[in-house]
Amino acid sequence: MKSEKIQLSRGSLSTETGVNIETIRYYEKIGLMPDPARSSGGHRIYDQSHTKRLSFIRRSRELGFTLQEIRELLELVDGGDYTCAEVRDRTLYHLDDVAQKIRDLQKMQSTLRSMASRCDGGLVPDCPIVDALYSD
Amino acid sequence: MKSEKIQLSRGSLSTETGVNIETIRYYEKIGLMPDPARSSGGHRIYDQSHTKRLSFIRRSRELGFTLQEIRELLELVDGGDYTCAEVRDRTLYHLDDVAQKIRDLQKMQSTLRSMASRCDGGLVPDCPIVDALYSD
DNA sequence: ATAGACCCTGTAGTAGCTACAGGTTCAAGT
DNA sequence: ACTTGAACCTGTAGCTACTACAGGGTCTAT
Repeated sequence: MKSEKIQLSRGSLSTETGVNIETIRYYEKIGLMPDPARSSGGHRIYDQSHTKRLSFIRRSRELGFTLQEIRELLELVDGGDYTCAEVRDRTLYHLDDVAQKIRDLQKMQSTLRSMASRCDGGLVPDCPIVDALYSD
Repeated sequence: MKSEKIQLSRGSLSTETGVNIETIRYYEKIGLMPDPARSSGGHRIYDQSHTKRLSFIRRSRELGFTLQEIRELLELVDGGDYTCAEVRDRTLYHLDDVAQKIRDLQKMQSTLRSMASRCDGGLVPDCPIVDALYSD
């Protein structure tokens, strides 16, 4: 029996990941996605590993990471020859960033929740959302 | 005694908020920040309300919200004449988005944590971070 | 009053996509 | 095998969200 590898066109990869079809080509061009296999006629052929990687990039972008930051995270995967200490430093740095993002989103969440619940009373609430992410 | 209103130049506002000085002008141009008061010589004069609003915009951008989404959140503040039901709908919509962002960041966090802890053992870990934000 | 830091405007450049044009390949149906 | 239309190819131009620069005016501390 032969192994059944899933093969995807660029269009299918776009549909599966929700990433615009042209953006896939862009990520390839800037080296964020690897050069894929090609059919005899030159069409790109993707597999499950591309789906995972591209989904990660997409969601990371939606979480406010820059392409440079995503590149750094992916380098931890791609096995650049870092020492353990380097991997650890990079990882801890990104952990701080992630933790701060979570805290800020939780602040925003609690503000939005209180707006929604006050609105249940039938009154348009006096909205303090700009205070959510502000503290000195 | 006179009321001591804090007055800020564009440069000071930039320093206080961490937003690039030119970006402030850009946000004013596209209507995300209000037209500020001006000195007799034409210099912009900001106060604490601008600091708060701009900090909110900055942090929201870092959390992956588009300017359009931020505009919508700010409209909840700026008292567009929405009905309570409209405010509620918009608020709940944004709450869903925020909750999903928090979930994804927590997944990323736990992946990064496990990488860091495995690294404590002195080995460069086999890094599964792309799996963090991937599930089907 | 003056020097230098800071601000003004308009405009051009960058990052990160997104769309389009003009042509080729693929695959489903005959 | 042949057709035909959807999907793919490349290069390039346009868009969002900034960021930098040039040439000039304003502010403030001496």
